[in-house]
Amino acid sequence: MLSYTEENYLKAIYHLSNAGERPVLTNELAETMQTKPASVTDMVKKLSAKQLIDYEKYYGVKLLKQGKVEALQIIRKHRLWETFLVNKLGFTWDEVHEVAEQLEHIQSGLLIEKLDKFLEYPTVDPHGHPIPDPSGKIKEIKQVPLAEFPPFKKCTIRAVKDGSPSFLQYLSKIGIYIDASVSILDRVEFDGSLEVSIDNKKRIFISREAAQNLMVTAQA
Amino acid sequence: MLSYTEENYLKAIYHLSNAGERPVLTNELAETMQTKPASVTDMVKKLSAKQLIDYEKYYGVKLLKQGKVEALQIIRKHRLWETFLVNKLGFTWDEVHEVAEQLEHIQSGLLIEKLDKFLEYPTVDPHGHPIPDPSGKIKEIKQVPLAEFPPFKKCTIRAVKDGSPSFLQYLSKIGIYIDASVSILDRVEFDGSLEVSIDNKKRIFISREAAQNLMVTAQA
DNA sequence: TACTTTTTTTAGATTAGTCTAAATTATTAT
DNA sequence: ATAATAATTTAGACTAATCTAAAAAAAGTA
Repeated sequence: MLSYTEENYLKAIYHLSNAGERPVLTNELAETMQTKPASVTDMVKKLSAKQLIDYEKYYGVKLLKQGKVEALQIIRKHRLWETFLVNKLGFTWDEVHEVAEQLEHIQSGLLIEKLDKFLEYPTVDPHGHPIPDPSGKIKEIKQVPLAEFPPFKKCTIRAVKDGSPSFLQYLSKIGIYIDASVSILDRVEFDGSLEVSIDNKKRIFISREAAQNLMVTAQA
Repeated sequence: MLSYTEENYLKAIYHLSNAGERPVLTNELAETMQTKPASVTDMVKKLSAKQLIDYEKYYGVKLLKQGKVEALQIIRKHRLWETFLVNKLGFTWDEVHEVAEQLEHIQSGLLIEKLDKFLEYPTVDPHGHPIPDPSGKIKEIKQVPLAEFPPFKKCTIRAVKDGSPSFLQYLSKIGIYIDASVSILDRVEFDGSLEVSIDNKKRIFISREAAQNLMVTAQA
């Protein structure tokens, strides 16, 4: 069984590698793990010895099959718990991350099975991120940043990419939420900010950075 | 903030001391913590330095005010989670202990507040044990072991005292549950076993040990 | 290419929680 | 009251995860 820390490393490697596509460097891992590069080196050696990752000195690490499976289990648990916190306990979407970071490490297959059922088998979490199924399969829906969506066409907000609490609070304040219907009314040349309409009801301006962090799909 | 292990020690001390009444010896603590007496000595020194317990060499430990507060918070969380697992997720009462042992250590005041509300402020857990309120107050209802209850008078099953999974499974199998109405029909001289009627529907024999572990209150 | 800078690794130390073995204190029984 | 036994503590060591400082390798630049 994996330790709390080992689980967190695997999860971080999964995210940083973009689901296992590219190698992850010692320094970036140190950054996201809030630790020192020397500590990372020690840990990746351990995970490598456990056949969970492929580690080559000075090059970086990559998830091996089993490491990816473990990472996806943790992500599954994290996202199911976030869904529970919002849908059942009435947390807001900016409050759930820290608590889910703890809950994701609870060891009980039965618990996750029953939680999944209780939530009626959700496929996305409150931030629009897909929830891996029990076998670790993830249903990726192709989405594009709002910033790159054509103007005047209606789209649906599907997810936030890297949603920090303050960004999420800001979105709530301006009335943007998952499944909101949005269209771009104007694009400001100077800074790339956008004027958008939300649900055909209100018009607001959002920055280019914000629009890069909002993932959308076209409407039928 | 307390570590996982420190929390478990405080909880164990609380239970072994019978809510703080009597001192707890190193060996009993070692037994329930599944560890060695030498390790206990180290830990109680640490908890003593943190002013959570009063430790006197060769004599034992007692909870101090703050230690008791901490212990009751953990017990509150444990029992709320057990209630959640049974009432919302459909666990059986014999399946919840291990999982709740993990969940009780999640650090989030907001979570427990919201969980309590979601469960509609329960006062007892699935084993009939009282749930401390947010301030740590516990509402003790005076109960007596079924083994000591007078015959032919109706009583209500209120709690199991130290309910191991196998005992709980046994109770379910013979149809005994919290709030069941029971009366003693016969007491066997030889071994102290009892013939009892459950809900006026069925009659069964239970051992003296079992009857000692079932806490009841008289019916109006 | 050779020098400088950055990144990464190694070596050795630290902390929390645990252990074993030996020493000490308390309890029990004669 | 004293010897035997049981309980407890101390001393020293181990593991996991971390750290700092120094060494080594890779990358960038003149």
